[in-house]
Formats: sequence, structure tokens, C-alpha cells
Amino acid sequence: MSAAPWRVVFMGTPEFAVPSLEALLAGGDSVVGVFTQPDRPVGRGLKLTSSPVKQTATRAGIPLLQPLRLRDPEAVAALRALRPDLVVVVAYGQILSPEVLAIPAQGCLNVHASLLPRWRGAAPIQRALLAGDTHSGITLMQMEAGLDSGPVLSQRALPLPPGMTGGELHDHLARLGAAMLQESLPLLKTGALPAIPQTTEGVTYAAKLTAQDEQIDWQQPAGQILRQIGALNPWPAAHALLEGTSCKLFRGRLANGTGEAGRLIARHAEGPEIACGQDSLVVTELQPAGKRRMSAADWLRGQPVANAAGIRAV
RNA sequence: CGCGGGAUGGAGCAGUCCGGUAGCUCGUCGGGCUCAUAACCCGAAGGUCGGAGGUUCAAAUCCUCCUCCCGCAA
Repeated sequence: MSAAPWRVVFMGTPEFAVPSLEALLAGGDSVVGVFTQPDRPVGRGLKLTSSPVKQTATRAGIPLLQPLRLRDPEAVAALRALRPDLVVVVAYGQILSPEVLAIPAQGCLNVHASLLPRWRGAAPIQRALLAGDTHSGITLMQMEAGLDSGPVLSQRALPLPPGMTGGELHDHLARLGAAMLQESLPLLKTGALPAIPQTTEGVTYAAKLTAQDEQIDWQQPAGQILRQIGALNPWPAAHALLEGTSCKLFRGRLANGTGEAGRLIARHAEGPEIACGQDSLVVTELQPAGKRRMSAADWLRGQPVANAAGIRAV
């Protein structure tokens, strides 16, 4: 029943792509090569670091290619030499040129972390949470020249319970994507997986996150700020200035206090309560610059300022 | 050698510049008070001040080296 094994080339870079690669490795097809972004000087001390996908591929002993630019002739030639039937792309971080897209006989398949056509682009996971979407999900699609615009092969939704963090959603979707990949390949081989063009309605773009997306604006309603904190937890984390120190905020809860936005209006056992544009926010977990992540109650204990009105969070 | 912060009883911090009996807010344990409280009062235990050298009569504090944790930037 199962058709002949395919020669599959995988392209991916971050943690998100690892479950998908592992699913392929565990499947019946042969992964003949892995493309990932070149090692880059990253982190404190700018140490040369290899991507999570590279580490997985290395452990599995799969030939690895890390071209600076996939569209360079040598990279294209290298891909062609692998004679792939199918290319699977999961958060690779490079655009596939038409020339590359044309190489595998069965085309290029992409695992995307949103319910396309909503949230095409770079940061679909956090964008969905920031926007307060009720659902997110995974879309498997046939790649074409446009940005995440190809016809959909398979799609599965995931409800977003209130308070779900970006990290939790990331992990769920990474696993979901891998599972869908595993289930879909056999169907794809027998031609039982029709590609349905995306609708032209409801198209949105998930722009890359910037420092501005991370900065908390206390003039915003507390509900929105809480969404921001959750969506960006644990990475890249919502930032705010607390008592003059840059802090990452990881967790909080809504309260209905009032006051000048950005002012600490009460000290609770769980942490400080800060007035927002509308309602207020009790911060319950944070990390000051240079310190490790701690409960807001601990942070408060170390604050010499006893007077509640004295602490400013601007 | 990208820039920078930190390591002090169980937790979070002060003290380090200007060496000289280890302190604050909590927690823990014991006792008390109250109808009651993450309330209050009294008392106690608990610290090789990250590690190794050095200077000194004397080092948490000054000098040298090391280990670990973290923020920024990328």
C-alpha cells in the first residue's frame, strides 16, 4: 500500500523545526539532506552557535548544508545533486527562489504556525496571541513564490485558552506540525491530498517582532498589557522600567485599581499592582536586568522603598 | 577578547568607594494576644560573606586569578 520511499530534503533552523525533522527521520522516507542557516556568532561573548536543526541533523548523521544564500548557484547545484523528490521547509529563514522551488518533482511543502491566510510571515505565534485570537493552528501548504501564499494541503486549529503563553503555544504547534507532517506524507504520495488555494479574504501579515513590540505602554488597558506579557513569555519577553531598572515581565493578573498609568498603587503578597490606562495589573513574575527570574513578591522584598506611591514603573 | 550587572543565613536585598564585632524585609521554629486576619507582640535557630591565593595587627570590604548566574547588542 505504501508507495516507494521518497528522497526528502529538510530545510529548517530553530527549535520549532526540530519535531518536524524528527518526524521525518522516524518516517518511511529517507532524509537525504538538511539545509539550515549558517552558524552565527550569537549570545554573550558572540560564540559561534549552531542551530537546533543542525544539532539534530548531526546527531542523526544526515548530510548538512549551510549556504549563506540558498539562491547562490553552488547551493542550488548542491540541492539538485541530492535529487530530492520533496523539500520540506519549516522556519528555515530564507526565501526559496523559483529556481529552487522547481527542483523537487513533488514540490516544496511548508509547515506554517498559523491558520493561513491569517498571519502570513515571520512571527505568527506571538502575533496571534497579541491580537487576542481565539484560535491558532498549523497549516501545511504547497509552496509558491509568494510569502506563505501557497495552496493549503491540510490545516488544523488549536483553541487558545486565556493565559496561554507564547512558549506553550510554540511547543504545541511544533508538535502539531510534526504530527500533521507524518500523517500527510502518505496521503500526498497517493495523491489523496488536494491543494486548495487560500482565500483572498482574511489575509494578515505577522511582522517580525521589534523592540517596540516588547516595550510595555502603561497607557494601554491592563487586559492588553497582560496579553502582551503572555504572548512574549518566555521569549522575547515584555519589557518595562521598574524603579529605573529594565525588567522583563513574565506573569501577572488583572485587578481593578485606578491611578496614574505606570504608578505602583498597591503592594500585594504576590507582587506590585500597577495602574494602567484602564484597570490595573498585578505583576507576579519578573526578571530585573542582571538578575535571575523571580517572583514579584521576592522582588518587592528587596525594594527599600516602603511607600507604595514611591515606586514608579515608567 | 562586543558592552554591562550580579554571587552576603531558606528567599529578595543593604553593607564594598573611606578595611576593624554581619544588617534589612520576609520565611522557618517556639511562645503570647485576638471572634478573627498573608494582622500584631515577644523570643530563637540559621551565614566558610561563590572559590583559591596575596597585602595587613585585622579583609564581605584592597590586589591577582578562577567558577557560576544574568541583562543588552547580534
